[in-house]
Amino acid sequence: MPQLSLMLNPSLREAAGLIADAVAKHRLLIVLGRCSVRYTGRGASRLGPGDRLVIVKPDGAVLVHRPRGYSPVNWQPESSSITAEETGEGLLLRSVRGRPREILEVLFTRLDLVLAVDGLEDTAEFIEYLDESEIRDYLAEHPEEIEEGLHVIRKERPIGDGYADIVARDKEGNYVVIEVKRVTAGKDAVLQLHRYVETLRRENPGARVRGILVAPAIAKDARSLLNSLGLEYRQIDIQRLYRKIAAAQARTVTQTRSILDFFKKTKH
Amino acid sequence: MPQLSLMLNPSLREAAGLIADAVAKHRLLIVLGRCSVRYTGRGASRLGPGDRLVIVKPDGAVLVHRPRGYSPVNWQPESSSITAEETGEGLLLRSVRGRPREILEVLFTRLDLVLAVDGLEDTAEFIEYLDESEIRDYLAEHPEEIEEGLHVIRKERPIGDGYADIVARDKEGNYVVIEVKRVTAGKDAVLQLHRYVETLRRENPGARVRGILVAPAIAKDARSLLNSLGLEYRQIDIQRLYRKIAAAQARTVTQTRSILDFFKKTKH
DNA sequence: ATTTCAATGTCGCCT
DNA sequence: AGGCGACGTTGAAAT
Repeated sequence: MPQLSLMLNPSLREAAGLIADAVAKHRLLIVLGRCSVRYTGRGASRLGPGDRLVIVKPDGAVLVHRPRGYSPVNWQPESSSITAEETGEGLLLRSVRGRPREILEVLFTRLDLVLAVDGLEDTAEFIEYLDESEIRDYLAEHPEEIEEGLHVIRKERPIGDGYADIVARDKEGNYVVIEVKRVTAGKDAVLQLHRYVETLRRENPGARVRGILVAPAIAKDARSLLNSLGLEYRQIDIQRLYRKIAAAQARTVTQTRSILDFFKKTKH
Repeated sequence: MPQLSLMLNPSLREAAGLIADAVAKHRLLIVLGRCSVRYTGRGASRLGPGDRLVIVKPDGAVLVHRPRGYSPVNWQPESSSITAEETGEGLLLRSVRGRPREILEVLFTRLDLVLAVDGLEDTAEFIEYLDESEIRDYLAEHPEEIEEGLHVIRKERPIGDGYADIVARDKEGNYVVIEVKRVTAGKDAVLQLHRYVETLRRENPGARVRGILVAPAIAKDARSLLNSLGLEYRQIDIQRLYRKIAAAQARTVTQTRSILDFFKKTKH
């Protein structure tokens, strides 16, 4: 059970000790109050006074959240070293990151709530499904989903200084480079595929090398770029594919992360 | 001044009302407790029981933070619709996003702290410096930073299906395409520049077209790729450039966002 | 609404 | 530590 140290509407002076102690002892620190923020490092920013929620995690990550929006207005990643001290202008929380050198400063002028938490336990494994590697692996096992007669040579093949998702040969013996996307493909994906095709052509003079972009959709301009580069596009239905992947994994009983289990309609 | 409604170590039943009320009335809600998380939408994930910090913002953004790390383990962007209700298994916080259709569910089994906050005021403007457009604009005004004798024709020129940062002529009348990066340049940047150069060559048969990549650093493989494509690289010192930009803006008194002011050694 | 590109992107994997 | 590509990328600007 977590242990909480809580202060409501404390003065800056009253809370200074708790805040400094919390960051020094790597507790989770939550502060709600009025503050200004200043950041400098890879970029730089300033934010005038306002009511914000500031979180300092045990690993040194710092988040400054405004009342709206998904993303923090300012932040510091884990392993930044943090200090807190009272100054003439307010209570200054200062986070310094080594490499790259970055400094985040939060100056509090009013505190509504200060909370320090100890003894948090969170060891559960985070399980993600439906990422690109799952599609890629399934398509490598079932290349007929892309085209009849494909024979996979290998997947994640180093080509030049990148990796082609799948390299295969078609029924006529031509090389086929396959690039898989789980979201709408843009020009980036087309150029990536083009690069791999060109490299394979250089490595195999005389051989015909095809390039197939596999994605649920393709942007209009990306489509014309793809055409002009002589590449091909195969649309796939991600949802349909996932049902197949789930079924395939269900047959592999030893699978640790059973996707079928996830799709069960259990109430949590 | 914000108004706080706070409960410490409440039972699920005790807190259900406050939580449901807070999300319904678009208060800022902060919950610390033990929970499981389930997400499905573009992707899918599951997370078993653990102690976490859950934040629901007035605009419907939801964040689930584990004790470590900068990024939330699960989240929902603003404008998701949120409900909370007690079930047989625990207190279920449910957030639904419309397009794309995504559902985030947090099932609490123990509550350490529940806090609802009203009346937050945060109207300050967030001011950012040092983004790429500032460098590009400055270099377009001061091309001598790249090379003596450059004459800028235009910036952000549409080329093919992208935009060249700067197009200029050198003192010998050759076209020069300039690609600016504020971080280490990779292969992408090299290929992007190469495509613009190629396009300009096609548009101007017979003309010599140079390509210069301007960045604080370049990746090793990107460098050899650049060389093999006959392109050029100019290193720039971002920090030094920013001091110049600041000085230039200082002379423009009407500038709203004075970067010089930011660099002043004021204590916040 | 779609597409494109930058981002203090972050994160994980691999060399 | 550097390079590379995916990400539930997010976010903003332009079309």
